[in-house]
Amino acid sequence: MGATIRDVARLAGVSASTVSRALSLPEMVNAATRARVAAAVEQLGYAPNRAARGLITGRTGTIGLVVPDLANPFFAGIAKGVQARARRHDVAVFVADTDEDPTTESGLIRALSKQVDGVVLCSPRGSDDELAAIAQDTTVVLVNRAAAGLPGINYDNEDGMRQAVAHLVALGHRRIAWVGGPASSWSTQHRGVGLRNAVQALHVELAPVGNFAPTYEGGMAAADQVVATGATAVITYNDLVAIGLLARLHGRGVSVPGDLSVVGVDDIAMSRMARPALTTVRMPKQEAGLLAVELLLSLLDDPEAATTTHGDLHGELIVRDSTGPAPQQ
Amino acid sequence: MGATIRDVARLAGVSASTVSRALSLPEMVNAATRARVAAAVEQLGYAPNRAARGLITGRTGTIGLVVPDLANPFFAGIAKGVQARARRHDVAVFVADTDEDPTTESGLIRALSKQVDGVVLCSPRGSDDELAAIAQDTTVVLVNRAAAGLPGINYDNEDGMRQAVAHLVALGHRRIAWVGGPASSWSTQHRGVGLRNAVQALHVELAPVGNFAPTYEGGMAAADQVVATGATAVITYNDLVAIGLLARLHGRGVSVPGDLSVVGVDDIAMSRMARPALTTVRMPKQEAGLLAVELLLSLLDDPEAATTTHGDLHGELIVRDSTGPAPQQ
DNA sequence: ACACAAACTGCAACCGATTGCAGACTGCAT
DNA sequence: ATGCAGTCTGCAATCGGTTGCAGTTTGTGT
Repeated sequence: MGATIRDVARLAGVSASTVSRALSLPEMVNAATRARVAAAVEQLGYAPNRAARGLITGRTGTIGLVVPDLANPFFAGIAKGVQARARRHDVAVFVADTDEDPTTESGLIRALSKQVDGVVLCSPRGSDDELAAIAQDTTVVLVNRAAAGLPGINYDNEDGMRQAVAHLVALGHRRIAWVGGPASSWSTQHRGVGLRNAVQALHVELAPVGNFAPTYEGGMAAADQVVATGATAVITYNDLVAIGLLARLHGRGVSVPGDLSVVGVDDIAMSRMARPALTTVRMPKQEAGLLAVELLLSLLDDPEAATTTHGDLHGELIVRDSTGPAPQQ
Repeated sequence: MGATIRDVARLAGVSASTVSRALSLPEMVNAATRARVAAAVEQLGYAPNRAARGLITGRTGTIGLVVPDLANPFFAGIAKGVQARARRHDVAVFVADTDEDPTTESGLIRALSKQVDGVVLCSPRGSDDELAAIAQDTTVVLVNRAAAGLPGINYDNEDGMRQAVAHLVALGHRRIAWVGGPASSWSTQHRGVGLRNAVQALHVELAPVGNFAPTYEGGMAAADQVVATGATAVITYNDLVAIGLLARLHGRGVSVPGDLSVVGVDDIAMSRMARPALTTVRMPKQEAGLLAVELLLSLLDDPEAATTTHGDLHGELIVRDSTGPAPQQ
């Protein structure tokens, strides 16, 4: 298809080596020659073939990104962040969507890891052992998942939950329901821990209603159980669940926030469009992607000297219309 | 990082050529040899480096996907479809997000086109000429955009609009407002044409209110103008706009569908969660991605013999709660 | 005019694969 | 034993780049 370095060399009347140097080590070649090369490059619309370069240098200028579901706005946000930062570093991104399937996941990661310099793994479902095995083969950065010793970017789930609880307590709530996500999920566990710590510190009650799918339907399914707890406020695993909950509560004639306050986690675009607009703990998604890329590239540059192997991101409570004063008993 | 074909060859006690053949043309090598090679491959966890293969065969087994915004659920859906089908064909996918910026777009496409076999361009903003130029360099499949002679997958926008109008007319509406998307957008233009044809055929009135950003904010901005038209129903460029409209109408005390019926286009996940749940013309997103990959791969296989160069996707009206009988005057 | 260093540029090998061609080996008929 | 076909396997060239090393210019001092 495109022109090769030899085409450029011929047109500029120099050798391929000179073209290569003119492009990557400009100060090493005579200004006049450099100009001729530049003209030839321009005229042919030449761009080096990264794959070929990768064979020599061992760096392809390509990273991989593995996400459970691109259609999930949370992951889409992270993907966008990864994208943006990678582009700035002139690095291309392979994206793979595992469809939330752990089997697909490990296969995809293996296949991907052969053709990229490193991989960003978003909320991987695989076991710690599997992840460790992958990290043997290639450089890995985890996002939203901590696993023994592997570098990663994580959200401070405990603190986010603390903020949510503090907000509700300030509004007078004394009994707070908790709708968990998938039991196996790393962040469900951490959010649960954060909640227990927070309610204990603030001397209020926690009423967990179990584990639900991290979806709109999951929220719909949880609604009745939440009402049954008698809690005046509820915190859900994520915004999708909260929005499903809102819908079912509306159907049941439960007023939000009049009868029940609702807090989600993530702050996806949909949340401010919900009715009532959802109070939620915003988890910075693009930032996670940006940081993951920075971390990965620095590890790639010099695995030893990397100043840090972990990033920590803080959630921020966004107060909207789904929370209000606890109803008078 | 990973083992090379020579490592495998050494371990199996054969030459690199034999390993290569054992993997790609198994019947050509002796069963016993093949078994030794297979064992060595297994032991080393070897996977061929696609980039190197690409240099020889001219096929890297990689395609590119360019979308305006990954965080937009419409494009995320298409990306998922592309993903899924590509994986089935054992093809990797580079994804690039242009952030809706035409300048970024052309640069990205150029860079991408050097390292992939072909590119899927989603709703590209570039001019027909720019697209034609790109198609010179690499194999291109357009999605949601027709440009002179280039292969593509498109939605039948005219028919979708016809369905929407027919539904509203059946409900007794006689004056329908139309909130357009970006003026430069190909699909805005086609939807406009479809609408004009439909209202003419059904003898009702169309009240266009201009062009708006294809976002929640765009819908908020359009609301007052829609009300001012005196129409009893409105069709919006897409669901995001419709949902923004819904929010502002709610704020204005306009009842939907009591006072005004609202129809969107796309059917993103958010639409069934809106209040009221949004009636919309569902545009199959994953299918578009699937078809685009099939088309691209067939063009790559044999540019001449490709049985078809275009795919057509039909929208389907999903009736929910945002449309109802026209109010009695 | 001559020697010598500095600044460029080209040659050739290499990265990890694939593939046409030719050589090696096997088995079988003569 | 010899010839011959058929099956496997290895050699070597190739893809598009990069880079160590050596050769060619050029300019400067004497």
